[in-house]
Amino acid sequence: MPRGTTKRRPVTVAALLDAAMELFAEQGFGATSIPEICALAGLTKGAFYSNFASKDELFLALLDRSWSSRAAQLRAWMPPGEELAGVLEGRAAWPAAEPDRRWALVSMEFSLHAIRHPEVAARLVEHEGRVRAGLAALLAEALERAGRVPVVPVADLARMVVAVSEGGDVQVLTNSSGGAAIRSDLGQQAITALLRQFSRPISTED
Amino acid sequence: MPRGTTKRRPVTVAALLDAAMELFAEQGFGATSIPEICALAGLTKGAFYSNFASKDELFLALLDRSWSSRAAQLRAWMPPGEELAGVLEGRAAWPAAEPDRRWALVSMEFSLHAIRHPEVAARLVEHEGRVRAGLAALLAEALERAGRVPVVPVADLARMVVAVSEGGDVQVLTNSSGGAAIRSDLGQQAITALLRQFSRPISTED
DNA sequence: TGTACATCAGTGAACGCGCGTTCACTGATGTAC
DNA sequence: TGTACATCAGTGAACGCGCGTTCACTGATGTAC
Repeated sequence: MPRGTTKRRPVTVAALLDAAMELFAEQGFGATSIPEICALAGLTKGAFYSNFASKDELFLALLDRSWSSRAAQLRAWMPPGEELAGVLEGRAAWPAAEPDRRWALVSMEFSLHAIRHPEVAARLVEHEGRVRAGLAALLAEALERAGRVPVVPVADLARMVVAVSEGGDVQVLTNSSGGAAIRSDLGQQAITALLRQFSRPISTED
Repeated sequence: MPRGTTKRRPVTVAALLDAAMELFAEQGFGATSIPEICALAGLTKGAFYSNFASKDELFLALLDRSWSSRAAQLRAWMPPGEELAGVLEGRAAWPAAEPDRRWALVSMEFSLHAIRHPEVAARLVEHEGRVRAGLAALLAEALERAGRVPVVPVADLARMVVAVSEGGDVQVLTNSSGGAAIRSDLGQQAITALLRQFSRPISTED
């Protein structure tokens, strides 16, 4: 009873996900048709239905794949401990990071999708929870190495940082799209201010 | 040569805009078809084409209408001067404000649209500029009445406040959609922290 | 105010097209010996 | 390693449907006198 999975399948799936990523980013989830995805992937519509039951399912698969690589990005985005100390004391700036246009678009698109579809939202909430937990740990560790201690739960701090970060990305992307120059370090200044405001030097009473 | 505009037209337009607002919020711009809008408005497709050249044009008209009423909302959202002083000194909390789900959805939808279509983005950038200018004025005035003076341009402060606010709304909406309870005052705490961090009491050297 | 007429705004039928979905099929992949 | 066979993954034609758009039309709105 041979049940061997062929090696074509993962190649096909990857091609479909790549194409979908591109199209969802450039024209949106709702405005993208299944035939378009297949055409860009160089496959027929049958290949799509052989792998996914619907466009929604493809969307979820795409996010699962993308989410896997987010933890690494997050870690890269945080300045190392000593550097963070300098940032918090105003001696240095948060290292700049251009928002990843394509990911930002797809991710906003999925937030909207989740707000509209509660059954899907649960998955997003769970994922965001994990991301925030990771960020919270990084923040806690970074603050400690900077010789500070948080005065609110780091989970709350993580929420605020994510909010600033995402809200800031939207501004950067709309503005650069609209032709205006924008000081992209504002988000970093805001994050620095939040970390400073919601932590205190550990030395004073420890 | 009678060129009288009939009174039916504005009624029809309003019905179409109302229907579009509803549908764009609930299913997204790209996923909403023109016939759907017309059906919800109780009109035929011809009525649509008699008033708009395309779905994009309708979208712009819808935003123009919605934007008109945003200034008032903004003013209502800012606490009056004396109250703000209390907030900044930690004696009171920023008055709570539930995000307007429908507006938040349509507005995110339009940000995405603008990021993808630079020619449309210019209009959004201009509008956001006006909103931020208004907010900056409110912040300047409020800080002054709270006996404080900003240490960065109020325009930058306004940008940060908008970023926190919008990023926070996304979290509140996705989380409430996903069933999780969320402390919706986090955004307000963050804003308070930013205002405190980026201003100082006026008394010390003035 | 009332009637006759001109213009306008929305109707509804029509069109061609691309959508989502199904399915009999074929060539590629993997297994047995 | 080589051949025979079974299964699987993607093909491509087919379908009915709703889309976007056009247009001759009619009844509602507004004007002239």
